[in-house]
Amino acid sequence: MARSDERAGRMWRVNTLGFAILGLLARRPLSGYRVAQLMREPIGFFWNAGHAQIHGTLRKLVEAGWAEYRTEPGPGPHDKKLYSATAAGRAALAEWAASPLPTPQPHDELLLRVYNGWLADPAAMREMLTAELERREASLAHYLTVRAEFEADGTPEDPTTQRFVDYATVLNGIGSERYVLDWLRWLIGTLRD
Amino acid sequence: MARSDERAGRMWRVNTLGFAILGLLARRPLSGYRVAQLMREPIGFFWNAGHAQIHGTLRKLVEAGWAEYRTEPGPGPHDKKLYSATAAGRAALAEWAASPLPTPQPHDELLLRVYNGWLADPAAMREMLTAELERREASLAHYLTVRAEFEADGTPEDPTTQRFVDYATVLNGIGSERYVLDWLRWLIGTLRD
DNA sequence: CCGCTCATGTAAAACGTTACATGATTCA
DNA sequence: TGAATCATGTAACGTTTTACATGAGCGG
Repeated sequence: MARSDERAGRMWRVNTLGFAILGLLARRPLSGYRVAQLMREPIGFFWNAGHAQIHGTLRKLVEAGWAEYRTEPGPGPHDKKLYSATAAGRAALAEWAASPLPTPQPHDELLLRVYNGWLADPAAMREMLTAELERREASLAHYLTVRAEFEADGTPEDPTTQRFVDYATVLNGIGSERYVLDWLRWLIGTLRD
Repeated sequence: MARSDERAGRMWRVNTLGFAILGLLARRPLSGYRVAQLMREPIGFFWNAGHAQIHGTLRKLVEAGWAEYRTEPGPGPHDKKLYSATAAGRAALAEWAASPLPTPQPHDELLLRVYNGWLADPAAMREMLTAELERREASLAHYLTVRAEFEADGTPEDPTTQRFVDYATVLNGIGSERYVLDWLRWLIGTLRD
């Protein structure tokens, strides 16, 4: 699958961003602007895209028959478009979610900096790593708050609910920040003079 | 900085891939082919690129005066080129390594799958996650072997050596795989019927 | 002789970022 | 009245992937 409109001459092979957006539309109807906001805030930890890319991908999802929209008079020169996932879109998304993962192709600039850090001034390195430590401490604190809010209403247990998968991604965030923080503290410790 | 050849009309703003490659050349002279191999094997955990991209970036690094090469007769229709970093290239790399990190823009497909997993068949989801678990168990085992080899020769302690930064990236890999494995085991557990 | 490794390159297409462009409403 | 938020779009540029193209040397 991951293909749409078998009969048409030009087919768009739906990419990961397409599924990221479709995943938001499968939850509730959204304007392109709202999609861009959600790409920053709750989704931002594991995926992101700018509004220019989002508008284009929404258009392609509609062409593919996986999303549709209704127009509303909006502020500004253009009409507001409220997008939602079609039944075909939901089915494709469900199949994609459980399909085999491609081998990941990581791009982690922090590790690349450390790998070349033997050449750098240790004091400057310590400063950069301390800034990163603080950024991630704030990030962890945020995830812990969100987790507490979830658990106050009862720990989610049913993996076929939105609430559960949201909770699962927050737990991942906590684990991820915790291990990096430990590693950063150790690294900064080795840079003491 | 991160700019080169101030006088020329067109300047190439060196990108992260440029620094990734320069970091390899700063350690030892390499052919483009070898760079591509190293981008898979030791660097692959935190950065990667295909050979088409690498050859182009090497050319730009030379134009920028940050790398140079000497030609050797190679197999096949083209000469072999042995690239190395220039003094200017090393200086730029050292400065870049400790400069402030841009805010990361993550692209984690595993989390995106889980986020949409509430729509998917739990059994299919369990299968996908189990495959990922096995892939990462193998990866952890590999990092543990590498760490043992490092520590057999004495734990690296000087952060201005290549040996130390290599060791640091391996420790990061171990921590990273361990937390994901814990999280995956918990997640798969919630999908038992 | 077949396939693998070594070795470099080009071209086209797809993907992603940044800048430009417009304009109503709401809040200070 | 000025800034922020809501709202959509295009154009240019830069990055990344995929496919095409070539060919020597080595091991089975």
